[in-house]
Amino acid sequence: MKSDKPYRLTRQREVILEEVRKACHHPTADEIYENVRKKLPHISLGTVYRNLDVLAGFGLIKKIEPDFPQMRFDGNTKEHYHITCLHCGMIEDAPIEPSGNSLKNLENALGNLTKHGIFGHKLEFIGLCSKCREKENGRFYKEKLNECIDTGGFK
Amino acid sequence: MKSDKPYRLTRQREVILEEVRKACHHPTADEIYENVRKKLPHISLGTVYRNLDVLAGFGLIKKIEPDFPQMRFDGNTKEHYHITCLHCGMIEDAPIEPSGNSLKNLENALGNLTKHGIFGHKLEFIGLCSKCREKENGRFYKEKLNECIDTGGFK
DNA sequence: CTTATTATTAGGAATCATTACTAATAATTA
DNA sequence: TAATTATTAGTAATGATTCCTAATAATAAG
Repeated sequence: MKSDKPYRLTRQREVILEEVRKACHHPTADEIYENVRKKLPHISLGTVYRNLDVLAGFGLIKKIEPDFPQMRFDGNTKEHYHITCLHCGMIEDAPIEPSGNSLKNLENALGNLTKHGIFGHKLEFIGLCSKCREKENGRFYKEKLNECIDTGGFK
Repeated sequence: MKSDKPYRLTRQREVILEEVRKACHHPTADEIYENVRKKLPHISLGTVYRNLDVLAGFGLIKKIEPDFPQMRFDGNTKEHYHITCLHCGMIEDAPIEPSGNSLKNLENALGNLTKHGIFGHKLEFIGLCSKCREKENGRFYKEKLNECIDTGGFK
């Protein structure tokens, strides 16, 4: 992002990175803001947003754009997939090895078939977390189902 | 969504559906609005949004939430994957058969491993379209790379 | 066909996440 | 220690989407 400009390690930047890394639930900018405020009460939300961008630009954290209108962030920069709860928006890591499947082959195939320069893929599993499952007992499930895209085959 | 309420076929609803189905480039709500206005000059943007929701609820179209802050819509409701251009946001269909891979097995595996009710997945290929590729010749490529999540292995 | 019912509309206001702006601050450099 | 300038706090602006309300029009009932 700004890999060529000088970079200063500020207390704010430090604490934000720490906070994203510590959180294991893929927090929103808002949640990060609230947590960081406990240590730096005068930090502004804009600073949080700006630094999340900067940190992502340096590859120290990752942005997640789930099927929800709010961005989330991930302190775990290793390759892994997510499971999104369609009801509450909660994101969990999928306990599956990315290297175990053949998606890289698909990438190569696509690179040859299209004129795109393909350099990655994003795989998101869609479902209901256990909590929402209990609450909803199937109603929401059916209603939301139709809206989803790219869900390669419902059960 | 509102599958139990009565449903009226209005001219607006009709034209919007037609327009989404006709478009093969996964248009935004805004683009759909502009196109529909050629036939119904007095339609309001709110009506477009509401009907896109309703139509998606009935499974007549699909919503796409790409790695961009603007929603897109798809008149093709058959299972298929997309390629997103990280620079201009354009979305194209991936010329790959969803049934040809083992992702459903992964879904089943995850359903057993977690307490989630998993009923689908979303697979998005990330890259640069040919146009943006020419313009950027690698610069943007490297800058944006770090921000991406779930890209199972860069080349 | 006419009237009654009510889902839907147009238009505009409100919301919500995110970004942009600016003077003041503080991390680095000289 | 002073000079430079990236970064900050605070706030205003933006942009996509949703909400609200009286008016309209699609269906149902008589």
